[in-house]
Amino acid sequence: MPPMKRVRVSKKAANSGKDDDGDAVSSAKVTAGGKRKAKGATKESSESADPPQYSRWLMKSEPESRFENGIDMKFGIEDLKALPDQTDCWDGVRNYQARNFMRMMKEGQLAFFYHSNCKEPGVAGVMKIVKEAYVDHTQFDKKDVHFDPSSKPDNPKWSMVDVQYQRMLKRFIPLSELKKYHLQHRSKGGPLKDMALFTRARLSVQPLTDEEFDFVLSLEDKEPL
DNA sequence: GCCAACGTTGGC
DNA sequence: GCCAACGTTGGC
Repeated sequence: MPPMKRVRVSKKAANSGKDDDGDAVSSAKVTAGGKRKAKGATKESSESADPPQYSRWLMKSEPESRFENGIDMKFGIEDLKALPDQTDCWDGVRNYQARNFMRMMKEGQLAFFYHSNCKEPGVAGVMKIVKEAYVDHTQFDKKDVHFDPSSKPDNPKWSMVDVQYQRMLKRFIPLSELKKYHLQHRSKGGPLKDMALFTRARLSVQPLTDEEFDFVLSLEDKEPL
């Protein structure tokens, strides 16, 4: 096997796909109808839709070794913390919804670093978005696990952001615990009742409402459920 | 390692 | 554009 040249293991992500652009929130609903807008432009009020404004995120990566084409996919929060500047690009996302969420991220926003596909899945720490979406170069690299032959340099499909380690949570918050809260909140109401981690389980990059984010953070100071 | 959930592909 | 087959994610 190729002696791993690189250092960056690709973080997570998902599959592959197609389409070229897809905006996540294309749900531009048509709201009020008919206003006859005179001349031309008969678009359905594309911009009037309420673009959900998220400012908190959850991003998944695998903290344990797993080989794909001879390449180790391991990239846990400790790996991010160990890098120069504790910063890295979140490459390798190959799912349109996840990509679209990354494109909505703004510099300075916070994201949970979630450990997936491992012994103990859950939220490990917090990171900050330090560079907004730009072209993911790994899509053009034939040697990369996430190479996408269908993506052309003059019209790249995939984006990534840069993230910087902020801190570990005071205690690791396991998925099993979040799930208990989720179920509880779903029946009696509470901040985690619609958390994407459970309603959109396979999404590797997902938005959190402020309430969800704050609630998860508040668990740091509580006893494990 | 199993497998459910779900996204993607491709025939028609 | 439907939908069955297929592939991937990721918990358990």
